[in-house]
Parts: sequence; structure tokens; C-alpha cells
Amino acid sequence: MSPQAPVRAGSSPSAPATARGVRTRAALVAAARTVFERDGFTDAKVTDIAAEAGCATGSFYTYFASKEEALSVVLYEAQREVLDPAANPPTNDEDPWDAITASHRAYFASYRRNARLMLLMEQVAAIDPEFREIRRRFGHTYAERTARTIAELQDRGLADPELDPFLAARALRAMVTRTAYYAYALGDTVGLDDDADLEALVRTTTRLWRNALQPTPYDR
Amino acid sequence: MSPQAPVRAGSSPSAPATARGVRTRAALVAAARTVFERDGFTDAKVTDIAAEAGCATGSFYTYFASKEEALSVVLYEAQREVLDPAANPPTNDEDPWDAITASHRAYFASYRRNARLMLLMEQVAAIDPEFREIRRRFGHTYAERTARTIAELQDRGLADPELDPFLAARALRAMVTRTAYYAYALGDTVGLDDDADLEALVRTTTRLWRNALQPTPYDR
Amino acid sequence: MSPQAPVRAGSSPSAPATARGVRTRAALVAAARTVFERDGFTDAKVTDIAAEAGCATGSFYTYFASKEEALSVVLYEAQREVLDPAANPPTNDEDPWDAITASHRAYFASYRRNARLMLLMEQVAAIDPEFREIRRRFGHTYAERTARTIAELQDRGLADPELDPFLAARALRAMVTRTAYYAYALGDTVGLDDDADLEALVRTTTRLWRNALQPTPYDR
Amino acid sequence: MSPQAPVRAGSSPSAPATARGVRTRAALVAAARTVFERDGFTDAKVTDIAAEAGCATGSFYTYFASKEEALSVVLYEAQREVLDPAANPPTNDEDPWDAITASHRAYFASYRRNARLMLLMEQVAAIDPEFREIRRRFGHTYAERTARTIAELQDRGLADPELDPFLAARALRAMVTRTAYYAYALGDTVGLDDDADLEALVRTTTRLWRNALQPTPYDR
DNA sequence: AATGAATGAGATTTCATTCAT
DNA sequence: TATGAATGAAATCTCATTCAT
Repeated sequence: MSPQAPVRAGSSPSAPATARGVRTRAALVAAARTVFERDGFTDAKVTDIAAEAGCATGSFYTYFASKEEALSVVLYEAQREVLDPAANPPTNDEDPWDAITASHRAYFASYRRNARLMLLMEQVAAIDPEFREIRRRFGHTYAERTARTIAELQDRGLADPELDPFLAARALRAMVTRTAYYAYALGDTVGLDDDADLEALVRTTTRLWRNALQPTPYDR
Repeated sequence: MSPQAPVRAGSSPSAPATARGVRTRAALVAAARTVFERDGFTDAKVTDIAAEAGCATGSFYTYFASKEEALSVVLYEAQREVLDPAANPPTNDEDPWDAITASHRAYFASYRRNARLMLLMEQVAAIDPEFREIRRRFGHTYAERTARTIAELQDRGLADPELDPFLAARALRAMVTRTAYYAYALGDTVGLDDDADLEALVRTTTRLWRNALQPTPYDR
Repeated sequence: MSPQAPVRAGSSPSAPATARGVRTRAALVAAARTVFERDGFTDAKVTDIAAEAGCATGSFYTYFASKEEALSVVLYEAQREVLDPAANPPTNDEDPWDAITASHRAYFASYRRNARLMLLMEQVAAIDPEFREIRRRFGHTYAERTARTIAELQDRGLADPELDPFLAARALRAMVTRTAYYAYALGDTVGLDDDADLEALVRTTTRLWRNALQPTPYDR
Repeated sequence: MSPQAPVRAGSSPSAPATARGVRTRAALVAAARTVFERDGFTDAKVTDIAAEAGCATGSFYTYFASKEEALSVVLYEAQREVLDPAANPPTNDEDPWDAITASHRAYFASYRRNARLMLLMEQVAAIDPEFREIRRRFGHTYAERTARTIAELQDRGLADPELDPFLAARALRAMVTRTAYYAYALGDTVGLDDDADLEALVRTTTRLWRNALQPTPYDR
């Protein structure tokens, strides 16, 4: 799933009523994220999560109905941390390429910070059809939104009229997300220092976007 | 992993010596693929695989040392079926864009045929670091190869000199593979008939490639 | 292994924290001993042990990481019950033969009480090289200790100077342990009542010890 | 079991009729001994035995009805190789101590040669009550025979009249067999060269026998 | 709320034995 | 006889979830 896909928050058996309860729940969510990221959902053991949170196994079920629900909560809480590439569509006011550059930078930075979580999401997407459907819908919605922008650019003669706006939008987003996957989830970095590496990614992907959309002098 | 990543073949306990053995082993490999694709590696039960193959549970272990090894064999055997985008690098003889078009078409067609398998690979990649490493290496090698072509085009003034050849190559490949994922693994199709849909993908991604690489009239 | 060989205590997954846990663990240890003695280590089923202890199969693994570990614990706990022949070396204060008599009596009595356990130990010794090494070391240490006493007696003219003290010590201990094996593990009793039988063993072995060590009037 | 305990020969499904059959059977028996000695009866796999014999698994069952039967045959065939301590009772013609010395030497030498087999026998004895009974009976018979000799010596004033002839006989034999076990099965050798070590065992045990039986000057 | 032991269904794997060729 | 694949009945061990305290 793309990082920002909205996940339904699991309905915990009961919201914590006491301050202590709030603390325990928070510890469990943090522990769950740690363990899920470390072991993957399938191999993660409820026992380990509780141990990591410093509480008894039974307490886990005070706050979550099941392991699945804990995952759901972890993913939900993580959403705010993870941004979408080009989540802020270009406005007319500023240079649209500056906006896209910033958006790509934010995305790569976020992916780098949350690489283990992204890997977890890939696993969940591979396991859970429901999650897959959420991801699909989210990607679709994003692409439709971007497609409108592209269509507009085409109308104004600023984008290659041959492109299918929707497919192009989806493909370009895919380019960014998968590039982040290769760089940060798989760790295929070029070997510069971390920030230079990130800037190179931003520069390259943004330029590819720009090139890809521009009206071409040749015809085909 | 990208479909074409080479997987080491698991070393079965022993190669079948009789025709009957060959048949049983083949049935088990086919059954394993079916069940892995249907249930995912983790949920797949050896019992189910044997049942699907029409033999006793124990026979599974005549040919595979473990469930992992069966997976390995399935993935290995699947390689020949799945091609890489732009696996055939353009030769000078023909129009390079024709070659890329053909390559993309082959890739999307293959991905469509093997969508469940691709999903399985995503799961394995999310679970198994070793598999991830294979995927990383393969992607790296591919990108290096393509990067050389791009650099050459740059030298001849036929490609945008601002682009980092390696990063561009990797990103463009990522665009294709992830587009296939959205379309066929997630099932986010546009709703045309299947072949038209595929052709639209081919057209769009190829044109994006072409645009993305071309030397731009503007400067930045 | 000879009954008294010290066995490393297996490190249980976790020591019980509650009274109930303590009870369950104790029940499992007792049950394990019963079943191991009845069926032998190899044939003993974890299921049976749990059933004997009156708890669920899974509970077995709350306290032992494996069947092996349970065996280890059983053997370790049994050590305190089983004594060594001549474990209490004669002191100068009392008649050394009285001390040896007492020691032999204690040993035979213990062996009689724990005959099934001894048989289990024989099985473990036959199976497990590590256990064998423990037994060997223990026997060696014992023999060295006794050898010193014998050497001293030789110096004082009270023991046959022709004897190798170490080999003699080991052989005499072997005589006692193996005699107990024949009588109680194999059940080759003479048919007197139990206590008279035991006393006859004590009397015979002690006298053989005494005779064997004494300086002989003949030479050879 | 003491090495020489007579084991019933298993009744093979059929005696080999052809020369080839004779060869295969012999290979299987040899292989079975090798594997049983190496892995113990319980862990020995029929597959391994067949492989060791260089024939197919199925062929094993051409000659043996079961794994147990193969064991039986191995043990039976081994009997001729393994002697009993003092199996040849002293005759009046020669010096009885010379005879016992020779007998002990033969026993230790045999035990040394067949140490793995002896270990196997210990395992079988620990596992199989029937085997235990054979061992018990054999030991009993031996002790009765020797007891008669001892009684006779007592009558002639050449042996300690206080000793129970049967118990003494059994104990002295136990001394020898268990000493061999410690030395060769457990490998607790003194560190001389092999032959010197063996001679020391012979000398010590024989002298202990002699001393142990002799009429003592003291009374008790 | 917290604790941590208890539960038990279920999965993988082993291997003696059978059997078709 | 020989072969080697097929069989399938266990047995060990896991772990999400429940529950008594």
C-alpha cells in the first residue's frame, strides 16, 4: 500500500479510562510497531509484543481484540507520519515543479525514516486482500486527482497530449514509490552520504516527471 | 522481487529416478504453486499441497526437504515464464523504441498471466531478507546495464544530459513494474477489454520512457 | 550413568511465578519421571506426560523447552535421592569397614527404590554421548578419591601393594554398582525376603572389598 | 546384556536362495551393525542401513521382517566374537589363576574391539524387557556355575568360607564387565599405550579376584 | 486493569513398512 | 530379487486466546 493509504482504526475493546491505562496502551502500540517491523506480522508473537511493552500477555487483550487489530492500530497511527508523493498537488500560485520537488523530497525522507514500516505494509498487502483493496482505491483516487491536473496541462498545451492522463499519473507515482522501495526498503543506495543520496533521488525523479509530461518536439 | 529475479533452485532430497517419480514431483510442484498463490506462503499447508497433487502427505517430503524448499523450486521454475521489462536491450539494428515497446508488452502480458505469483513474490520479499537481497542485486544489475545505454545516448545528444543514468534507469524500470502491480496484482484496470487495457499500458509507459529521457528544450 | 553423577539442570523457559505455576511444574516433573521410567525416554510421549500431570499438552512447554530438557530436570532432581557407594569416605574416627558397610547399604537401598530410574539412566547413557561423558568424569573423580585412600593403606602396609590404586578403586566401585544392577534393575534376586536379600548383598560386597584390598600372605 | 548372552536368531522371511541373495543379506547385516553401532537402535533408519549396504530400501524387507529382527540377527552374529569373562572355568589340570588371567584378557580384548556393540547392547537392555530377561538368565547361569567352583574351593579351605558363593561369583563377574565398560565404552583409559592399559586391567582385576576369594587371616 | 498460566487445535516433519514395476 | 516411490500414522512443538486470581 502506498504509505498514506487510510486505514480504518481498529475498535479497541475499550478505550483506556485511567491514566495508567493510557500509558499501557501506548506502550503496547509502540511495542507492536517495533515487533511487527522486526519480525513481520506473521512471525510477530503477541507474547513478544507484551514483553516489549513491559506488561503481561493478558494485558494485550485488554486493549486489542486480536493481533490483527493491533496491526490495524499501528498502521493507522503511522499514517500521519508518512506522506504521499505529490500529495500536495501543484497550485497555480507557485512554480508547480517546486511543489513537486518538495513533495518528492518529503516522500523520500519519510520513506527513509519508515523503511521497516513500509516493508511491513508490503507484507500486509501481500497477505490481506482487504488491505490490497484499500491500497488500490487510494492509488486510484490519487491518480484521478493528478490526472485532472495533467489533462488541464494538456489543454493548455503544456503537456504531451498523447498521454492517457490517468495512466500517466499512476505510472509516475509508481515510479516514485517503487524507487523509494529500492533505495530504502531494499537498501540499494548509491553510496553517497545519506542526504546527497536523497537529493539525487529527488532531482532525478522530479526531472523524469517533468520530462515525461512535456510536449515533445518529435511526433510519433 | 521483480518477476525475473533469479532464484537459486532448492536442492531436492533426490531427483526422481523413475517416470512415476517424475510425474509425482511435477504434480507436487504444480500443486505447490497453486496453493502458494491461493493461500500465500505462510498460510499454505503442506497437507493441502499434497492433497492438491493427489498424493500422501509424506510424499511431499520425498521431493522437498521443507515447505521453504518447495517455494524455492516453485519460484525457480516460474522464472522462465516471467520476463523482464526491457530485458532485451535495444540493438542498433532496429528502432530502439520498437524494442522497448515489445519488451514492455511482454512484461505486462507476463505479469497479467502470473499476477498471483507476483503477489506471492511480494510476500516472500517482505518476509525473507535473503530474497530481498536477490531482488536488490538483480534490480541493480539491470539498472547498471540500462544506465550504460542511457549514458551513450547522452553522449550522442539523444538523451537529457542532466539525468543520472543509473537512477533514471532504475526509476523507469520501477515505473513499469509497479504499474503492472497496480493494474494486475491489485486489479486496478481501467475497464476496457483486457487487451486494449494492456495496449494502453504499453503505450503510456513507453511514451513516458521516451519523453523522460529525451533532451529537453527548456533548461532548468 | 551411575546414579550419583551430577547432571546439569536444564534451564526451564521460566521459573513459575505463582503458586499455581509451582504446583503445575511439580506435577509435570513427577509425571515426566513416571512416564520416562515406564516407557523409556524414546517411547515416552509428551502427551502422556501432560495427561499424567493432569494438564494440557501445551502446558508442558510452559516449563520445558523440549522433552530432552524435561529429562534433564528429572535426572537432576533425582540426584539428591540417589547416593553413591562409598560416597562417604571412611574417616579415621570410626572403623572404616563399618563406614563402607553403611555406604554400601545406603547404595543398595537407594538402587532398589529407584530401579526404574537407574534403567532410564542406562538408556540415556547408551543414547547420549554427553551424558556418557558426565558419567565417565564422575566415575573417574570418584576413583581418584578412593585411590588416594588405598594408596595410603598400602603405605601403612594395610593393603596389597601390588594393586594399582586407581584401577582397583574403579573396579571395586564397578562391582557394587553392577551388582545392584543385576539384583534390582534386572530383578535377579535370590528369593529371600527383600531386606535379607539386601543385607546379603551388603555383606558379600563389603567382604569382597575387604578381602580384595588386604595384603595377601601369598605372592605372585 | 553381557556380551555373550545368547540371542535367538530372528527368523528371516526367507533364507537367500541365490548367491546374489547371500551377498545382499550379508551386506545388509554388516550395514545394520555399522548403523546400529553408530546411531543406536532407535535412531537408526532402515533407509540408512540399506544405503550403507548399497541396496534399495525395499530389499531390506526381503531379508528381515522388521528393524527389530535385523537387530536380533546382528546381535546373534556378534555373539561368536564376544567372549565371557572366565567363560572357561578353571580346570584342575592347570593353574586356575592362569586360566582366569587368560579369560580376563580375552574378555577385555574383545570388549575393546567391540565397544560400540557393547554400547548398543546396553541400549537394547535398557529398552527391551525381553532382552533384559535373557541377560538376567545368562548372568544367573554363569554365576551358578562359578558358585559351584567357589563352594568347592571353600570346602577345600582355599576360599573364604564367609562368602556367599553365588553372590560372590556374580559380583566378581560384574566387576570385570563394568570395568571393561568404563575403560572401553566410556573411554576412561589411564593413558598408557593400549596394550599396556589392557594388561593393567587384566592384572588388577585378576588380583582382585584372587584376593577377594582367598581365606582371610583375620576374622570378622 | 493487570497478571501469567492454561488451553488445545493444528502444523510440520519423520520413517517403518508396503507395493507396483 | 531388486527397486525406490508411496503411504499415513504418529509425535513434537507453537501460539493466539482465555481465564482464574
